[in-house]
Amino acid sequence: MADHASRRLDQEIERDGPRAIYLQVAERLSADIRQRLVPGDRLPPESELSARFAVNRHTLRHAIDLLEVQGVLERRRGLGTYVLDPPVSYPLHAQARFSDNITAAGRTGTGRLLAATCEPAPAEVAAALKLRGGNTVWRLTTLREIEEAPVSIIDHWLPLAPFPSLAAEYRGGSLHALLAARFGIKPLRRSTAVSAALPLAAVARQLRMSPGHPVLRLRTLNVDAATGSPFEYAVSCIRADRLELVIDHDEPAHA
Amino acid sequence: MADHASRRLDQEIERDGPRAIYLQVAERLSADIRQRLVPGDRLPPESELSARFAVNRHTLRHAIDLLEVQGVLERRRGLGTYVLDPPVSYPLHAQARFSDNITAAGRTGTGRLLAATCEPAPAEVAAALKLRGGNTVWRLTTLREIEEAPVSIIDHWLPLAPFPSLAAEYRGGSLHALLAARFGIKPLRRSTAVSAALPLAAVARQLRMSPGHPVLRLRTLNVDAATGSPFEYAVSCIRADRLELVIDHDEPAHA
DNA sequence: TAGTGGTCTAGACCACCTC
DNA sequence: AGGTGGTCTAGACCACTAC
Repeated sequence: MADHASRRLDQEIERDGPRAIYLQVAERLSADIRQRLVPGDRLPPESELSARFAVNRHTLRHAIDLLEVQGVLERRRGLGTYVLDPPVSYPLHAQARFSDNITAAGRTGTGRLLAATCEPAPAEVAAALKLRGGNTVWRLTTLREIEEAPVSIIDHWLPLAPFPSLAAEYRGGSLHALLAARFGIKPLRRSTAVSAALPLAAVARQLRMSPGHPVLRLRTLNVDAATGSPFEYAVSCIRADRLELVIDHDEPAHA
Repeated sequence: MADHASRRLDQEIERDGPRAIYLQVAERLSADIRQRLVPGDRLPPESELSARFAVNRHTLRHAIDLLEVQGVLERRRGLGTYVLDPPVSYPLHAQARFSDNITAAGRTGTGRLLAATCEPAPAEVAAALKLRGGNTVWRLTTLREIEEAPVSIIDHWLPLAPFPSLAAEYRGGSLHALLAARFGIKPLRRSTAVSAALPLAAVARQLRMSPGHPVLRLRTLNVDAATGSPFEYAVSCIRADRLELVIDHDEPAHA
């Protein structure tokens, strides 16, 4: 119920208080964004904001750093700082499929192939796929976007033998849909490990993230429902500010 | 296979290259830590490191910021900067229980009660627990540690009626074990939402994190296996640098 | 060219911990 | 008291985008 005058007082920054200035600025910015701005809006430039708060530009940048890591803002060099959409829910159950998830949320999702190569399987991949040492595997790198905004970049590792023509056939869209239609696979997510990680510089660039900001890192093992044998090991880097994972736990059959 | 001379060359920092100095410093520090240090070791002070790399202390700090967010290092004001343990795996299946998970990993885990109050249920809690409006619920705040290091802080929300004496009986340890022993509940994790978030200042302090660093935020709904009705809604803030979530997907019964 | 964010340096002072 | 990390300021220059 703050009137004009008292709200201004609330907004005063305490320079000798125990709370760091950049934290106070971050809170005020956060409140201002919630109250006055909508996703897509551009923030005033750093020079203007630092003048408005009467702090140094570095201090203001420190405050914006927090909101950027939090997924509230996105900086675009040369352009400005923009308010982001809230994260999209991403159900992570055994049959989860990216395209279906996004469509269900009423958004437009795309999957694009960035690279397809044959490489010797790294130890982690060989172990997960239960390969003998020295095996060569497919490595497909895909980029996924929601409404033009990149949300994840995924390395898919698949054994060569069952999918000899994979690179020739897959161009984009749902990889699992192709595997189902063309190779008769019934994909089933077996296990997922979630951690926070710093993306490689190249990955960060493709996700249009500032360097140094963490992503959710998912390591997923997919098996064929028919045979139970693993057919894909995937390492995903997900912008945690754009996607929220949702896990629905099914009670195991034996319980 | 780098000998002394060539390794030194590898380590040179390119001041006019396209890669930012702080990123190069972060990579060199990261490699040095992997090769020469073990968890618990202390890094040289910032003044010494900035001199060694011939960069400004602010630039060095920027590099350390990255490793801190990544969970490689932990800064302790007045003490120094220390190498952290790698994250502990935390299985997130329907029957997952913190204490069992940690014990299984060969670590010592503790749970401590920070606060127990009765509060009106926030909308999110009331909806999850399927309460009528205006209901008062238990709010238990617990802190969990592994080997003396705080890893998560959890707000547990429970309805009052089934657990009239809860606050009097629970002091620490496994909350779910108490609910099972004392109230006959068979806890079952129903759904979990995972997102990245910035912790409140108070939470960050209790987790001994630097302000501005993100945590994994889990919102969990637990039901009683016997009746299927929800008995607990929990909001966890987890140090993503200390715990890694692992999800084993059980095939649903109908598949 | 003008405006935006990104980086680096420099120096000062503070808060916290140990002794 | 001395050493550590934490914060703030100041000014400079660069990289990218749009026009």
